[in-house]
Amino acid sequence: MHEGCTVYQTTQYLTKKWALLVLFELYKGGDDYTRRFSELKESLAGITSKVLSQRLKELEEEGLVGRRVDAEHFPVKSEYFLTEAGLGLIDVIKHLKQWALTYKIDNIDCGNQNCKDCIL
Amino acid sequence: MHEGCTVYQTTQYLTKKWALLVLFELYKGGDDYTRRFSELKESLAGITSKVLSQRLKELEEEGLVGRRVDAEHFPVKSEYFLTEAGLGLIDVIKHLKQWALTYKIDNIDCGNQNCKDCIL
DNA sequence: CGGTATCCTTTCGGATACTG
DNA sequence: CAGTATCCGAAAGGATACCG
Repeated sequence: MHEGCTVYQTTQYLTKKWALLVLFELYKGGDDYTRRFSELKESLAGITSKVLSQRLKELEEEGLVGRRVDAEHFPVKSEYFLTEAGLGLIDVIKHLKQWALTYKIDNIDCGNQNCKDCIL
Repeated sequence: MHEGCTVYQTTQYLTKKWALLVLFELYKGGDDYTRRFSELKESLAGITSKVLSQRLKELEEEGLVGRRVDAEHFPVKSEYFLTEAGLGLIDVIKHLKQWALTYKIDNIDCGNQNCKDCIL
């Protein structure tokens, strides 16, 4: 087993609380996979600013999420979006969904392979 | 997003410390994907009995790992092995490895798609 | 051999308050 | 609006000892 393997590291920050949900919330963000901080916070019922901020920072450092800030005006406007790598990871999780549909009979299948709501 | 979704739950116990390593150690266990408790403990340098025992119990409850016990003789002999579902999950993680090879340039690729050592 | 029990440290995340 | 700072409780994991 190689030291510091990327896959293992990936699983470590992806499985922190809210991380996957944040990713999927961006995925649901329309054609550009973009959401604002406040939108994410509203959609993810129960998440605190602190944790949302932490997760976004981690995901950004890992290259899964990008960030655009408009500091020209007030209030500041900042947008988060899925990068190509982040989008690629969504595909991996779709494989995981297929696995779950095969071996975990209690899983709910909405019938739509690309459903963005029940991919998780 | 469906409540209690299996994929999300899966990520929660798979990302506990040592869980993936235990799974891959079994995967490396030969044609029958079987290892004994003490073998696992030796291979996973640094893991404690307590944690190994916990992880195995969780993975067994989730149906990824099976267990055979021979309590007839002393000392007791117990074997753990990958179930079909567990093996299916290995495939999912191979997809994750491909993702990492594409987007994480610092990942080490030994060149063998099915390499059991550096899949992680 | 294959674990369990206990204690202890560290980490994580929730609550709340505050700021440019 | 988009965060940061501080404090606190819960949970996870490591160290060590013990048992059938």
